[in-house]
Amino acid sequence: MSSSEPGTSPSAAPRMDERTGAARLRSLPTRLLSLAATHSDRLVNEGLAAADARKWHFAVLATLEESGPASQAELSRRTGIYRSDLVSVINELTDRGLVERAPDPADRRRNVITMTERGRARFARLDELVTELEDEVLAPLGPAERDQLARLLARLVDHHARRDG
Amino acid sequence: MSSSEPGTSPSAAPRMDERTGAARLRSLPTRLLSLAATHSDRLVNEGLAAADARKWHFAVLATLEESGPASQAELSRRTGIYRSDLVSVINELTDRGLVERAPDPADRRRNVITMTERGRARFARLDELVTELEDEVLAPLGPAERDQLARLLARLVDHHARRDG
DNA sequence: TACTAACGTTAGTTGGACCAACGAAATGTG
DNA sequence: CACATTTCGTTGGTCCAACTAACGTTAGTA
Repeated sequence: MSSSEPGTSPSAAPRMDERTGAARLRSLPTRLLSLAATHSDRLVNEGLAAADARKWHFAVLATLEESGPASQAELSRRTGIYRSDLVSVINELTDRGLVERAPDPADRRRNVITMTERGRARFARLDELVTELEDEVLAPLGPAERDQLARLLARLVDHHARRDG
Repeated sequence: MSSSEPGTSPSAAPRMDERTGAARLRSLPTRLLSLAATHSDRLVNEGLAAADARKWHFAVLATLEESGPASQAELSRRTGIYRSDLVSVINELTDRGLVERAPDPADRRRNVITMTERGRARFARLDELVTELEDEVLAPLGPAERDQLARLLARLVDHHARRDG
């Protein structure tokens, strides 16, 4: 695949894996990944904060919207939020009247988290907001490129999620 | 591939921007970006830590290797490290005998940071290590896909770097 | 019964990104 | 020249996300 022979390429710019020094630094995928994520996170966090929300709020509401009521442990698994951090997230959501936390009669270790009507409406609004923020982050890319990026990233995430559980 | 026209594709999966609930959550580019960066950062940090190094060490050495001696302020600009954080990074590098910090006679506000012979050798080793780590992070992708990913990310970083300086 | 595992919770650590403000030194402006 | 502004290295913080440890409670299991 992709001629491993150097010198056969007539391109003006050096191949990425042949760069050295700071030029290599600037094109290092892991570095670009970090930088892009930093910018993206900032934009998303600021956007959500302006609407009195956080990333995790959206993640939890989205999961409840799709799968219905769930225990905190289950929400933790599906969203990737640590169960210790999830406590305060659920607190914030209940404070805003978006979800309800009730003990599970069938298993008294568990709490059942249920989305309220207000929570559903809220999620719809956040969903739109997130769409706008995604658009802002991905502004320089066309639709096909956005799909491609998402697919490549999903492959990476998938691969590494399997390895460390 | 990449027919930018919707509806022409016979794919079974829904288009990414038409998903709802948790399925959308799982395919959100900003989320994938965060997750991928988290995994990548962890791998790289652990790998470098095992060699008594850190990301910033590599960044500084790479910059010095390419452009020669520089002031801390200049290194800060080129690597993106905050100038306040750079202080301890330079300390760590001098402690290991990889760079030298000397006052600049031409501008007595500045320090001139110069790479030592040992620093050059060290950089060569770190360079190889980073190559291995990159390979581990990008394991699930082929060479062409890696290039594509790097290019897409570079476009994002470029775009957002201009906006906030 | 006793042991093990899961659950929610509290309290903590670690590390990265970032800001404020300082004295010293340089540069610009009148 | 004098004065204001800017730059530089440095100190000492803040804030937040990711992560860990441990505890009491409850459920399954041998």
